[in-house]
Amino acid sequence: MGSFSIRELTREFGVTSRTIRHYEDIGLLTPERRGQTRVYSAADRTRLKLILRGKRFGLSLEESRQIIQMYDPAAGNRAQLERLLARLREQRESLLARRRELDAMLEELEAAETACQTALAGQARAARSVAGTRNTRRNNR
Amino acid sequence: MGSFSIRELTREFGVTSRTIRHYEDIGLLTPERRGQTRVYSAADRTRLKLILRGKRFGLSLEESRQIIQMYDPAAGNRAQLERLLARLREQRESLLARRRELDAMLEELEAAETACQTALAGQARAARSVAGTRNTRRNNR
DNA sequence: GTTGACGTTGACGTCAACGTAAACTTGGGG
DNA sequence: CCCCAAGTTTACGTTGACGTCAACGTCAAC
Repeated sequence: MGSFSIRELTREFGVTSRTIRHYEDIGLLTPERRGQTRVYSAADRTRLKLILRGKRFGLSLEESRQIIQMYDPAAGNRAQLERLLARLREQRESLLARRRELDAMLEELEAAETACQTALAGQARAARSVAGTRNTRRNNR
Repeated sequence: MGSFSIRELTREFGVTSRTIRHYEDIGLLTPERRGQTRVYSAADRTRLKLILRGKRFGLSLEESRQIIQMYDPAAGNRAQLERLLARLREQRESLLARRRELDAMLEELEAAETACQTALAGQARAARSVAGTRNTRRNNR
């Protein structure tokens, strides 16, 4: 219940076992072994989730490694904690920047969408007036 | 003023000329030529910006190609417009999903941040009470 | 007229992130 | 007891996204 086979994880996250083993090869996951078969803990599962989410945001595996280490830290000494805190704030800033960009994209998409709709409406009018090939030009941007 | 050299674009966006030419190789950019040197229009510049922004979100160049085509379409016929509209909405949905994920990451980061801060505060207390190596265990997650 | 800075075209190299194939082991069901 | 599905290791292959290098054109400046 707190542990998973490799196959379970592949099914849950839609990745191949090769991928998961690859993450182990480069030290992103370190499952236990029962005999020689891998046994993944809930923490491993969480790590995997973080990695894959990172990928969806264009993070490299190395970048994800950084983030994972931040969640891990086994609370070291004061200096370590403060470095960690600083990195957390950096990460938050960069995430916020991404969020702003994402919102910009969303606005552009919506603009394109309404432009598209008005174009359709224009075509409808054109069709009613049986005008020939009228070039509804609306080139902003 | 409405046109740019390759070097200008590299400087503006912090990419190499190789990168820009690569985008041309795979048909993402199609600058004019003055003689044999490339001349980029404002539209080319916008495309490049879209591509690079896409990358920051983990889009492949092929995925960016899709998006670019949506901004381009020279407003075809009705059917084309409606397909475009549908794709725009899909894109918007996927962007919204990403936004939700991003917000989730932000929340987790902030949680980690406060956890980190309380850990620091705990260390401060421990230091005052001159207690030895007390293992401030706070393992949630 | 040569020196830079900038441009070009191939062509090959590299690096991350896996895919794929082969050959082997292992635990439980018929 | 034997099979087989799911696991393993080892090792080479592939793909995307460029980097790097050589060899050369062009043009303004000194």
